[in-house]
Amino acid sequence: MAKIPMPGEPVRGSRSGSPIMALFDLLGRRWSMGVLWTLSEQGPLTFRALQNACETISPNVLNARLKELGEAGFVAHEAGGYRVTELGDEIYQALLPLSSASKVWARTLKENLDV
Amino acid sequence: MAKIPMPGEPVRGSRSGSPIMALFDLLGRRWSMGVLWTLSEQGPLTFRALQNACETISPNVLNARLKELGEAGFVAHEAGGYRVTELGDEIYQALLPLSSASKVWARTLKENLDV
DNA sequence: GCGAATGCTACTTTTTCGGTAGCATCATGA
DNA sequence: TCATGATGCTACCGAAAAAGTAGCATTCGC
Repeated sequence: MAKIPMPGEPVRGSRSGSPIMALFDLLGRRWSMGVLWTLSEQGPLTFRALQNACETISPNVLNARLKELGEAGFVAHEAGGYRVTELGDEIYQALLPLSSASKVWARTLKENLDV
Repeated sequence: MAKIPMPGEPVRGSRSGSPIMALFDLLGRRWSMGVLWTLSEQGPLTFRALQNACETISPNVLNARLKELGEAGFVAHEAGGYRVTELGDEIYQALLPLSSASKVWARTLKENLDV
């Protein structure tokens, strides 16, 4: 079983396991947010389809992330493929503002090059 | 120099470098969001103070993250210590909803244990 | 000039990730 | 019925990242 950070348990950034730090610990792994994002936008997807949608992820890592996200209750594997749960959608919704922020970032970088 | 993902460049999850995937690539590294979060809430902080606030981060990783976040334009090092920039604050604001979501997550996990 | 604080770097061990190959299972269908 | 293809992985190995600890060089305030 994948050992995943949980609120209330010691995690990176908080020995007392504050929820936000536990979430950062979980999402702050390679591909974690990318997988959740892709699955939210394009799911449900089969393992192979998800692997394809992520473009360059290796099956090992994809499997590891799916187990972790599954154990956290963010994704589920049913007939038809992997899908985000209601709770997973909650996280996805919370990630949406990052998308706008990322565009501000991209624009800022671009402007700095132009100047 | 730390090599960081940039929108427009190939990144994990997007060969064409979509901003959100570039941001996920950058923030999806251990401690990345934790450092930005801590600095936003408690900054400005000296290197040592930041290291302390993060509780268990090693100086190597802290230094690496600071360089990356600095190169991305999210944090700056001035007299008085490290601080988030205006752009960094933009990202921090976008992370705020994750805090509420993490609490929903914690509550859900707790309920499932009780049941 | 001395001690404390600051901002690291060096080094070693452990963990994680990347990249490729391939296997077991199941449904189709000629 | 026995290939054919899709699915969901696991195995293996080398490379990269992170953990954990020690300690050094440079201010800064006496």
